[in-house]
Amino acid sequence: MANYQARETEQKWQKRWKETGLYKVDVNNKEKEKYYNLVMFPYPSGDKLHIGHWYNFAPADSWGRYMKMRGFEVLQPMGYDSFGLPAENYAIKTGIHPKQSIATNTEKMTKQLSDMGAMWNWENTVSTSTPEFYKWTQWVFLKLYEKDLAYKKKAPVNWCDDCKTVLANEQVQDGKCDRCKNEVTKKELNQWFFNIREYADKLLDYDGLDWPEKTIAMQKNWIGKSKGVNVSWKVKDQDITLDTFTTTVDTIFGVTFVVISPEHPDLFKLVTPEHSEIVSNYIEKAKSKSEIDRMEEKDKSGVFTGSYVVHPLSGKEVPLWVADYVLMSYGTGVVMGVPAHDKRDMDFANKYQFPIVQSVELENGETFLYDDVDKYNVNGRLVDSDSFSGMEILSARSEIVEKLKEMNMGEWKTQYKLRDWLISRQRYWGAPIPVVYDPDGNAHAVPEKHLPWLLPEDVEFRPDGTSPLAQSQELKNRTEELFGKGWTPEVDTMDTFVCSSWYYLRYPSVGMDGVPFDKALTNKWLPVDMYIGGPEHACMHLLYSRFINMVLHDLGYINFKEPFKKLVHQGMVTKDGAKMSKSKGNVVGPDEFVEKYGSDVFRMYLMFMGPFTDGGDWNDKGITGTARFVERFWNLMNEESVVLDAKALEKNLHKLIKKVTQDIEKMHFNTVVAAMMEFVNFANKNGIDRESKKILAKLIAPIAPHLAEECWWAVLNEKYSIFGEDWPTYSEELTKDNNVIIGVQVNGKVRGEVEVSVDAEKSEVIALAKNQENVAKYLAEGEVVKEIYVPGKIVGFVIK
RNA sequence: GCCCAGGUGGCGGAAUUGGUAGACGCGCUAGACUCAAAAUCUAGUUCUAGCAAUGGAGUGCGGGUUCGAUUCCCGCCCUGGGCACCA
Repeated sequence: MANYQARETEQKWQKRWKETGLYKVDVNNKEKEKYYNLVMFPYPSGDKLHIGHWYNFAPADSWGRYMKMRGFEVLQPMGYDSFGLPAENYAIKTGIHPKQSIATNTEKMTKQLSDMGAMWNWENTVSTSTPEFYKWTQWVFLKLYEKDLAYKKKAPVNWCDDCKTVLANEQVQDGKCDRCKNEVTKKELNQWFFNIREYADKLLDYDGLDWPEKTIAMQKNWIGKSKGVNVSWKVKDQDITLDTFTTTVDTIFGVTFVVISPEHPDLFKLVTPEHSEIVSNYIEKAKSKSEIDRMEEKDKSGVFTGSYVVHPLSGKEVPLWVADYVLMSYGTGVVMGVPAHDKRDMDFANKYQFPIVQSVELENGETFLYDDVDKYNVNGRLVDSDSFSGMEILSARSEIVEKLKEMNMGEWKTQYKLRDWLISRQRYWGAPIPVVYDPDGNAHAVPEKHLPWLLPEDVEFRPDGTSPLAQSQELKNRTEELFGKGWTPEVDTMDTFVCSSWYYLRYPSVGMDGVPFDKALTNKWLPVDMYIGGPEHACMHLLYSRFINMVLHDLGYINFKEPFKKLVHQGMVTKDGAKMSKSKGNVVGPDEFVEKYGSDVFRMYLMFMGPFTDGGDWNDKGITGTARFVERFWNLMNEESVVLDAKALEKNLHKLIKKVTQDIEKMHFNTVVAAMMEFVNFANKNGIDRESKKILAKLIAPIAPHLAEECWWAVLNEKYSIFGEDWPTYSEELTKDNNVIIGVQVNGKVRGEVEVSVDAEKSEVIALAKNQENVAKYLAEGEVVKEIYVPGKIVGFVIK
C-alpha cells in the first residue's frame, strides 16, 4: 500500500474545496442556525506566516469545522488590519508606496492562508486600508463626532520620538512605546480624542460575557473605578479653593499637609513671592524628568509653596506643598496628606518632618495603613476626629460627606483611571480624520456624502513630527474646492485601533456599498460567537471594540451591546522554553515542516503540544510522533481487518466519540489528539469495521481536514464532502464499563487490585479484596476497623 | 509593592464533586527485519533496593484535615503575565 502523500492530497482537496465553494457562507440562510467564528485579523506583513499565526488560526479553524459539522451555518472570515506603521516605514526605506506593498503582501498572505487549508470565507474579506473600508471607519468617526464623543483638545500627550507620533495611553507600556520600545515623552498638543470615559461604567458591566476572568480583571483594573469624595480647601488669605479627591474621607482629621501637582494650572497663583524661585526650580526639574524616571523614583520630593489651606471641618491651617508624586492626570491634581494612614503620605511626612496624626483605628484598637486593608470594607472607628470620634468608619464617611455638603465644601465623587482615547496620529498610512477647518480655524465634519475622504498620494513619508498629509497639495485643493477659499483639511490620521474596533461588524455585509453594515444582517450574525486572539489586546483592541460597539448600539444602529460573546486567548509557542525572537535566532518557520509533513500534521502537532490556552514548547523531533500517527491512521483506514472483539470495539468507539466531543467543546485539542492516537493503537490490534472507520474519519475531520476528506472520499468511497456530514453521536450507556479493575488500599497504601462488576455488592467486593494474597498479608498485621468501597474507584481497609 | 496564571519523569504534557499519579507523544534501552543504516515493528522505560515476587520514596518547599491529597486548608519559595506614586 502506498504511503499517505500529504502534500499532493492536501493540494488536491484545497483546489476541490475552492472550486465547489464548500465553505461559502450563505449569510441569508434561514434554515440553519448561524455561528460567527472569528480570529483577530492579522497585519499583512511582508514576512511569511509565522508559527504564531498557525498556532492561533489552525485550532480556530478546527473549532469552526466542528461547529459546521454540528449543523451550524458558520461564518469564519479572514481579513487584514492593513493600515499602520510597518508599511509606512517600509515605504520610507524602499520608496515603495504602502498601497503597493500592502497589495502585494495581502495577495501573498492570502495564498499562504489558503495553503493552510482552513475554511476562510474569502468572499467576505476586508482590508482596512482600502477606501471601501475606511470610508466607514470615517463614518464611525462622524457618528461619534455628532454625539460629542469625538472632540479636539490641547493636552499633554504621549509622544514617541522614534515613531514621530502621539500614542494613546493604552499604547504606552512601562513608559515605552508599545511598538518600538522607545521612551515616551510628554508633549502639549492639540489632538482628537474619543470620549471613552463617558462609557467607563458601561464598560465595567461584563454581564453575559463568556470571557477569561484574567482579561476582565485586566480591563477592570485599567478602567480603575474608585468611589470617593471631593473635599474643598480654602487657601488662606486668597480667593482660591482647591479640591482634593479621597477614597477615605474618614481620615480627614489626620490631614497634616496638602500637596499639589507641579502641573496644576493654578499653581503659580498660590506660590508666595518668597517661595516662587524655589518652586519654579522644582517645577523645571520635575518637567525635565522623563516618565520613566518619574515612575522609578519612589523617593518623594517636594517644596513648600508658602501658602496654607484651611481644614474645612477643624478650621486648622495646614501647609500647601508641591510634589511630583501627585499626578495631574488623576483626580483633581491635589491630594490631602494623611501620613498616619497612607504609605506615600507617610514617606513624604517622614522626609519633610510633618506631624503624623492618627484618626482611625481597627476594631482591635490598632492603627493601620489603608494600603494594607480593603478600604471599601473595613471595620474600625474614628479617633481624635471632633464630633465624629468613635463612629464606625463606613458610616462616618457618609456623615462627614453630609456635613461637607451642608457647608458646600464636599460631595461624593467617582474617579476612573481610564483616560480618553487619543486617536490622532501624525503619520501617513492611516484613515484621514474627516474634518476640515474654516478660515477662523473652527472644525467642521466632512459631510457623509464626501466619504471616503481619500488619503492623498502626493506626499513624502518622511516623518518629522508634522503630519505628512500637510504636504499634500491635492488635499488642500480638494478642501478649498469643496468648502471654499481659506478652508484647510485636518492632516492627522486615525489610530489603526479605530479600524479594528468595528471591522467585525463589516464581514457579513461585505460588498454592500451604501451602508457600513446592513442592519438586519448584522443583528442576525452578531455578536461574534467565538473570538480568538492574543491576550495582549486586553486593554487595547478588546476595550476599544466594546466601546465603539456600545456607542453604535446606543445610537440605534445595532441591537447588541457587546461585540464578542465568547473570548478565548491562545497561548504562546516557545522554543526550549524561551520566547521565539529574531534576535535570539530561535524562530521556527512553519514552511519547511508543512512542506515535509503537510498542513494536517503540522497543525495537529501544534495542538498536541499542550493546551490551546497555555501554549506549548516546540520540538523539531516531537512532530514525528504526529507524522507517524497520520501514517498509522492512513494504514488503518486502508487495510482490511478482522475484528477480534466487536464489543470492545463498540465500547471504545463510543468512549472516543464522547471524549473527542467533550474535549473539543473545551478546546482541549491536545487530549483530542491523544485520544485519537489511543484508539488507533487499539484498533490496529483489534481490527476495525467499515462503519467505525466512517466515524473515525468524521472525528478527525476538524483537526486534520485533508486527511479526513481523503479517507472519506478516496478510501471509503463516500459522498463528497465529509464536512457536509453530521457529527457522530454516542450512547452514554455504551461508554460504561461492566467490569472495572480497582485498587485495594490498606491504610491508604495500594496493596493490590481486584476486577469487579460495576454493580457488585460491597460485601462481595470486600470479600474478593480480602482474598488477595498481598492484601491479606497486610490485613493480618492488625485489626480491621473500617472497610471502604467506592464503586468504580477504590476498596480500602483501615487497620489498627 | 498589588492583581492573575502556573510549578507533575530526561522532555512536552495527562489525571482534580479527594480514590491505583505519570494517559498520549518525544527521547532512551533491548530485540526483530537488514550485508549495514534509515524506516518500520515488538518489548521496556518516575527514582531507588532486588534475579524476581515485593518494598521504600515521589506531583516546588514546610505544616494541617482525611482511611486516602497533584486535587482541600494555612504559611513560604520560584517562574511567567499584567498593573504600578491612581490619593
